[in-house]
Amino acid sequence: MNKRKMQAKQTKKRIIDCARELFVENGYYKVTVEDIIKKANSSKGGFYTHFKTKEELIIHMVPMVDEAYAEFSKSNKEYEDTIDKISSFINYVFVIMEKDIGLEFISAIYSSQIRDLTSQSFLIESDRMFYHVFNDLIEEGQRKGEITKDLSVKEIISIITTCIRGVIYDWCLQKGSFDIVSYGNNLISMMLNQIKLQK
Amino acid sequence: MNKRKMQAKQTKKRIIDCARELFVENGYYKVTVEDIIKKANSSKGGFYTHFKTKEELIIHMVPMVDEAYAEFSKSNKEYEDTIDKISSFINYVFVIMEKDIGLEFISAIYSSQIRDLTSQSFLIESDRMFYHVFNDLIEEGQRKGEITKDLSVKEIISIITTCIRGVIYDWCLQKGSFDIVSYGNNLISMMLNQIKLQK
DNA sequence: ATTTTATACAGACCGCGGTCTGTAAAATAC
DNA sequence: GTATTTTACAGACCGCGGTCTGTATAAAAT
Repeated sequence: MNKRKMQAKQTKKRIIDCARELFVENGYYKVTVEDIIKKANSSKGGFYTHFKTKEELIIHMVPMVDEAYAEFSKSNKEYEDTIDKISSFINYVFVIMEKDIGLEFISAIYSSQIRDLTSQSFLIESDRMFYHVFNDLIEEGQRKGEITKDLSVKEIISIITTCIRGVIYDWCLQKGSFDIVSYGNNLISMMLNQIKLQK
Repeated sequence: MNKRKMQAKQTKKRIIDCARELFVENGYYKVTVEDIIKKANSSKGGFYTHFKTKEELIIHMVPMVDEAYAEFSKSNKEYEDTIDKISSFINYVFVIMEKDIGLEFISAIYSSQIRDLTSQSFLIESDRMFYHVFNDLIEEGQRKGEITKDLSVKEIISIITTCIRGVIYDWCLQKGSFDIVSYGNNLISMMLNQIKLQK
């Protein structure tokens, strides 16, 4: 990596860091791109070489989530039963939403992801880790005869993610007025009942 | 109603009608407020006395949905079983989404509803008819012993609406690349299995 | 070493959503 | 009938997200 690219990388990092501080302090929509570049000693040109839109910045606000998922799934040995493992993982997802990301960021993310037909759907992409974790768990469950084989792994994953997104969307819609963790766990456990096999 | 208010009402209607035409023709985000007021022979001032934001216009694009719901629920006599009635109603909701409202409008609506913490949540309000229909059906189901009493009517309604919104949100996220009607029906029927009682 | 090309960035500029101020005419007060 | 208040609307204006053009300097080519 040469001098040019190193400096560019630093600038990008500086912008992200400054943006994070400002967002946390004032909220996403109150912070302007102007504010960010001023704080980061950059310019419009600089900003838009690194980011296509202001919204793209949000993605970089939550870079650790994937790692957190991976980490958690590795250490998710508390339960023997696969369904319990899945529940525990999903519980963790909701906890992250509430504690680490927070209502405002999630709202901004979920809103921007569907704004129009051209909006980049990083949510789908970023679900890769998500998918991996689920994929492994569900395959395991089917192998051990704890999860129905009437549905394919893919089908089960998409049903679960749809429900999770439904819970998160509702949480945003109601402005966080209910406990996402307990509500989410309840709803998901009902869904999981439908794919669970009795031993 | 006096002359003043009649004219105001006409202006508002003219704006809504022109907006609808332009939206259908070019898509919500390509149409500017300027375009709308020009076509409607109005002005910025006129527009913003009738609507708080451009997004508020979207609400008026789908004014018939509530009526359609009410209408449908009245004539929803095809099935004896309450669960079947509920399924049939929810199927109808998805059909309306796909056929009458369409992906782009729904995306814009769902996006705008959670943009920030101040955004007006007409989705919740407009669910009133929705709630009424469900309320009656679920009460009926519990009375007839077809639906569990382990959960309150309110709890059941919120679970179902969360799932419906999850399906719709996912449909927007995937840019309509799956059949919302059949996918939605499947997912909802799984959920309904959990509240159904065997006779 | 010199020329050519590429790129990170600066900053003027634009378009559009939304605000603010002014005004004509209708409604109301007297 | 005259004076006062209200309001639907007009249109100039503003702020912010995003684009476009220009430039200095590093990298590549010769």
